[in-house]
Amino acid sequence: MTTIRLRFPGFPQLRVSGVDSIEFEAGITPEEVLNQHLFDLPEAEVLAAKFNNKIIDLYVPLKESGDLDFVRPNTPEGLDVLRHSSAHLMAHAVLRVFKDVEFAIGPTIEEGFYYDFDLDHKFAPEDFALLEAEMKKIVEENIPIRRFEYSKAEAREMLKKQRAHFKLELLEELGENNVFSFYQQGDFTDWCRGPHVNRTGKLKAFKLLSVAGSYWRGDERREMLQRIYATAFPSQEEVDKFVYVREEAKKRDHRKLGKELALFSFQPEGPGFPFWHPAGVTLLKELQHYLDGILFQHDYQEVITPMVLNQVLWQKSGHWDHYRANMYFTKVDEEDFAVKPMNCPGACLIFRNETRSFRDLPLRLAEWGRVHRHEKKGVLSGLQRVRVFTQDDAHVYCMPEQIESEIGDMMRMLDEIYKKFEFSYSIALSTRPPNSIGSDEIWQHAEGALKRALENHKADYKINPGEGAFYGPKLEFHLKDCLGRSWQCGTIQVDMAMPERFDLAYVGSDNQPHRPVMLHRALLGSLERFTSILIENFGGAFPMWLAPEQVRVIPISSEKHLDYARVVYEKLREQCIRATLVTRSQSLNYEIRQGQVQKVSYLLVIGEREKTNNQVAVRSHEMGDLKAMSLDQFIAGAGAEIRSRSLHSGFKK
RNA sequence: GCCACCCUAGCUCAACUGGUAGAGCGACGCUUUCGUAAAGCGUAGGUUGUGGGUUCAAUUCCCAUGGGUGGCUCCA
Repeated sequence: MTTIRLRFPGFPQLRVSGVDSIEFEAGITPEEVLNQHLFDLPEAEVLAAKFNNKIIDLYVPLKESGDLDFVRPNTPEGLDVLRHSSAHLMAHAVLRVFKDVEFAIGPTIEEGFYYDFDLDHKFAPEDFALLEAEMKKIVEENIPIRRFEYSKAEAREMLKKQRAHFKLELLEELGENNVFSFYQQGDFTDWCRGPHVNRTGKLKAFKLLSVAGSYWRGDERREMLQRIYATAFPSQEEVDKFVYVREEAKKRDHRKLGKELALFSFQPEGPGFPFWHPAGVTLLKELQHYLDGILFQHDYQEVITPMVLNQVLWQKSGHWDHYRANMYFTKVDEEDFAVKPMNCPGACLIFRNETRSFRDLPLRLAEWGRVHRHEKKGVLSGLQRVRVFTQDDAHVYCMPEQIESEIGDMMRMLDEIYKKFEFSYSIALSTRPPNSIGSDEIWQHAEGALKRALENHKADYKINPGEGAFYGPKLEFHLKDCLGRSWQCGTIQVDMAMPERFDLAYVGSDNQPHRPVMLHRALLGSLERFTSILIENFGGAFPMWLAPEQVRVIPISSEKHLDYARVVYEKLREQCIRATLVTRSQSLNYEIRQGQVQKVSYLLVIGEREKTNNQVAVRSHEMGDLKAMSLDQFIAGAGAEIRSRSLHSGFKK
């Protein structure tokens, strides 16, 4: 009899009692080990095993010595196994309910899992209850799940028998020497890498969320499949909580709040073109003032370039060949013009307009650049994807040796701004796309510069291969919206192609012309998209410096106290505090509620006491009733809160 | 652009299997003059997104079209 020795790093108490490893018969499965009750861990609470740090199924025989651990539900690995198996469970239910279905892929994702199906029946949300009921039934049947491994030829036969032509396509792309594993639970068998739980009874809590179309292999020329998004957790309580959090998040949706707070609107007359209402414009302007200060400190100068420029320019810049599908065109005096989708060509014309010396570099030209891009109608989404938006754009012309320090400076600005709002962000490096301009050498150089800047900044990042702009690679800074969707906001791009196309040059210390490098950069990205994230993060209750209505003055009696209320109101306006005055007659409770619901930063209640003592009774949106204080005291505190651009009230409760 | 779904008053939503539209909030008017989350009464708002069709009859069924939502592709 061959034996193996297993160590259990997940159970330090064993070692405390002097046991380093335990001997077992070779071929024992993790499940059998568990059932020897060496640890206080029931098999029912284990989803999979971990052998030498590789997650495996519980019923896989162990043939050699090594480290054995167990995957429990409330761990990232456990959740992943649970959800992956739940995807199979859902597919199994679809097979039972709808019979004639072909399976594509069913991976886990950040918040759950999905499975792509090809079938004639069109899924409707009404089907969800049906499918969930079938899933529950399969769970109650507690069907064993088993893994089978085949050669490629055998696997091919299996898939042919299943008429799984999508999976067959994937199979043919793999080498002969791979292991082709199938997982079977009752009448459902799926080609899958695994691992999975060992029986369906371990899948306790799940919920189908939405149905969506998706192209096979993400290719718009291929078949459109039906995708069901769903989620699963170890317990029903966690599913309920997940659903609750999603419902709460929907209340913060910027499209809903934008309407409620009269920030902006969309009209059928201009799909994808936002209309900014007065309150929304206040938000935009405050953001711009804030950014202008930072730009000044970092030695940027501001330019404005025209909205419409002729076709010759766009041909020169490469947009005509690489971006035409997204552009709007017009004719002026029989000549073809385009509405700018980017600000860079205009900036290049400004650079080229004078002879530039190496002493002028880096030349940092900022522009609040309003750009129009023709987006496909299906992608439009509130302020997050629009057809006209304002970039806090800048183009920095510098010498090659200045690239890294310039990018470093940009990353510091970005940090400063995102921290100001307490946003956390993720970074991606997007590399050369298939359809691009410039030589290999230039691209390597540009990508290298971005990588070095990231490393200097000690930033975590992922690489998006082939996702760069047509003229250069880019860093993308992503923020998340209230529903967990990630949006690219800030971006930093290295461009060595555009300066060449525009034949840009500066005079070096050697009195010779040299080619500058051009850096494109936006910190907020687009004001529209950034504002949508702001709205959702603050749930519409903006910090005072951003709030469209900062103070509302409410006289208790519109007959007896309106005069003094008006004095208060006018003093606030003198200090450039955005105050309004309530002149109608409504109950105080009503006005307080309105003020809270409309998320006004401060409500000042004016009654008899305030009038006689030259005071105001202050209610903060954030903290509630702050009691009375002198008008001067309030003005001083409010002014300081606004000037410091604080996220929170400066008053003490 | 593709797949699915949705569209009723300014907003949020009702109206059983087709019988021809109703509430709350808001707005407006009158009464009330109030001490920290909704005072009372009344009035005006809709060719049910638009256009066609089926039917004695369409908000309801069918077709087309516009806009939106969730995704996919694409992107700040």
